[in-house]
Amino acid sequence: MKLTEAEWQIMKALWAEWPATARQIADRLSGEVNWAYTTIKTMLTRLTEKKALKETKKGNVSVYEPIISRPDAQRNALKSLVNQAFDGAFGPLMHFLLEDQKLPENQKEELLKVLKEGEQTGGGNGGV
Amino acid sequence: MKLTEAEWQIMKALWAEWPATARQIADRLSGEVNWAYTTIKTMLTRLTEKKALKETKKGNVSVYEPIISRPDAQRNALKSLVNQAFDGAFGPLMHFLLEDQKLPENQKEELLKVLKEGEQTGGGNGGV
DNA sequence: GCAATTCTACTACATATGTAGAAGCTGTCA
DNA sequence: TGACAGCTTCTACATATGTAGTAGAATTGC
Repeated sequence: MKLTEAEWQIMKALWAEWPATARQIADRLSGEVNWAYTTIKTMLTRLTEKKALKETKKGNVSVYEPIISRPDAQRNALKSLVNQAFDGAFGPLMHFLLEDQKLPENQKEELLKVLKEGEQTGGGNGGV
Repeated sequence: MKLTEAEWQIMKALWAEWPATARQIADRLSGEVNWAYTTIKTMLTRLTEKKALKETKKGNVSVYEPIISRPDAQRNALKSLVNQAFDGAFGPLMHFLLEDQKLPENQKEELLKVLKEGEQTGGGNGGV
């Protein structure tokens, strides 16, 4: 499952709160994009075909809910990026992030915290 | 500058060693993809139009060299991902990587090392 | 009961992307 | 001095993506 840029917008609006109608989604997006209502409907239809979300009729109105969760979508996107640009290795990506992106101090600290937590919990919820 | 999946393949082959001819690039890619030579030529032409690489004639043969560096391309790709999927914040991405992707211990250690180095050098080479 | 509103379903169209064939130019080896 | 091989440029075509109009069904406000 590969979401396009426009599809991410839609999905984010849906993840924010669901189930939601096309109208609700359009309203949520109205501050960010300038799409016609039918454009949004088209995207919703395509996302339904792609099994990224589920459409249910309430009377004659469709309500939508995500099938893939946001973390799953993030995982997929990240995995694609890592494979494509970083030869599949997380290490170099991290390196890159840390060396190159010049994290603000507070984020470094947060990161250290997370790293230490990780040592105890061994956390995570696994696969895609 | 946004590279597509196929374009990444081409660019990676070029970054590996350049300048290079279409033939050389095709040879390098022959183990990974199964594209016709003309497909590769097409991609090279498009990448030239996109200013991702530069084409120079040596006699009647074109040699190519990258205009954008691999780290720049990585930066761009990462930035896009972060904006799209992680609301522009590196912190959550890190969190996600660390908590969710279950890094092997050795990578965590490496990461810690990088973090500590960063504290002294304040390293990095700045933005795109 | 009818007009205005709101949905949905269908259709459309431009640009991007993946993929490659055809035709023509040129160098080279017999 | 050709015939072949390799290279280039053009053209083509399917599918994906972004974006939206139109027509007809349903809903609602009087």
